[in-house]
Amino acid sequence: MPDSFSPLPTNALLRTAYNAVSARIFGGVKAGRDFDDLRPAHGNAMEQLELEDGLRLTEMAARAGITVQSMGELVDDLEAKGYLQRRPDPTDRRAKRIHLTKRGRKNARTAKQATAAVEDHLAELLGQQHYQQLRRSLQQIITGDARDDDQRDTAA
Amino acid sequence: MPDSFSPLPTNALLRTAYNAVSARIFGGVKAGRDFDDLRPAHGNAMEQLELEDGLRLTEMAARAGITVQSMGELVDDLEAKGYLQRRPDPTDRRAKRIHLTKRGRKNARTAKQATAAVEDHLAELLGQQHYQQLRRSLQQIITGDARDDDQRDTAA
DNA sequence: GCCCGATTATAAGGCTTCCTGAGTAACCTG
DNA sequence: CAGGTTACTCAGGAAGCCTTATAATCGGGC
Repeated sequence: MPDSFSPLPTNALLRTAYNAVSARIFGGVKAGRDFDDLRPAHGNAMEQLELEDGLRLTEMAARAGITVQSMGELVDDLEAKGYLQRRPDPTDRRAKRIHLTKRGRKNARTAKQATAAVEDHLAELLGQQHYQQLRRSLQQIITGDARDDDQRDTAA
Repeated sequence: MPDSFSPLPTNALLRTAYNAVSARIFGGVKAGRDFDDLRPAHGNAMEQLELEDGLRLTEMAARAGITVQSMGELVDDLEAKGYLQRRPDPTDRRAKRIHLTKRGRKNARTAKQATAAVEDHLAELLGQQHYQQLRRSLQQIITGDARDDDQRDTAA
């Protein structure tokens, strides 16, 4: 591992950190062997429904930032595996609402716990203050905004 | 974009931030239209050679954290496009050393500049202090280590 | 000097995750 | 009801990685 080498671009740090954190969460979910048939991408779909059950495909895709078709595949798969179920939307016959099954809810709970555990781990690893700062900085990078909690006038 | 929704897990923040930063770097590299035929993954290979020319495939794969075969594909592609060149290793007839061509060196310079520009951008966006802290935190997450710059004797 | 396991690279094929393009049914507005 | 929009599905493909298998070479032990 060439660490001494040259400072890795922040880019690379972000990716590696993401991989590390993801692997930890994913590992946590699969630890019980109950959800061996899930792959990381499925989380994209499950995450949505953890927060709000009965979403539509379009909505889920939009939230996850992937195409409707891609989300459709994930949902196909998860439906086949018994994690969720498509049900017709009573108010719009074009649409289907996607609901967690019993197994899906169980998984959602597990995932939520795993995620929470990792957040705790991070907070402990970095310390509360740095943990919160990390989250703020990431958000700033994402929005591209100088979000000015306290500093505003550094830009030329 | 459901941002108001519920605090996104740090996980998701890392991924999105990574995508944002990558896109920015990648966009910078392609801005001149000179390197239209490169895709993000190619960076995995080019990055290595920017730092050290004449590496072996095995070495590059190990550094990038991907398999030799995957790296082989990238190198195939980059060689076909004239960015680099395989040359026999004089000291080991099994091995080949991978060298940047003129075009490759030009691209490497551009990439380096683009990366540096993005680092500057981040430092400005976040402020020097938060930028540095972000990098430290990410490194800590990667190593999984409580790297304690200031506190050292917590371990039993 | 020769054999055998380890190393270097390549070939062939597969899987995952995402995409674009095209189609059908249902909705909504005028 | 006509015409455009929206929700989903089907078909096909590309990127990026993987595993397995093969061939050449290396290097240490006998």
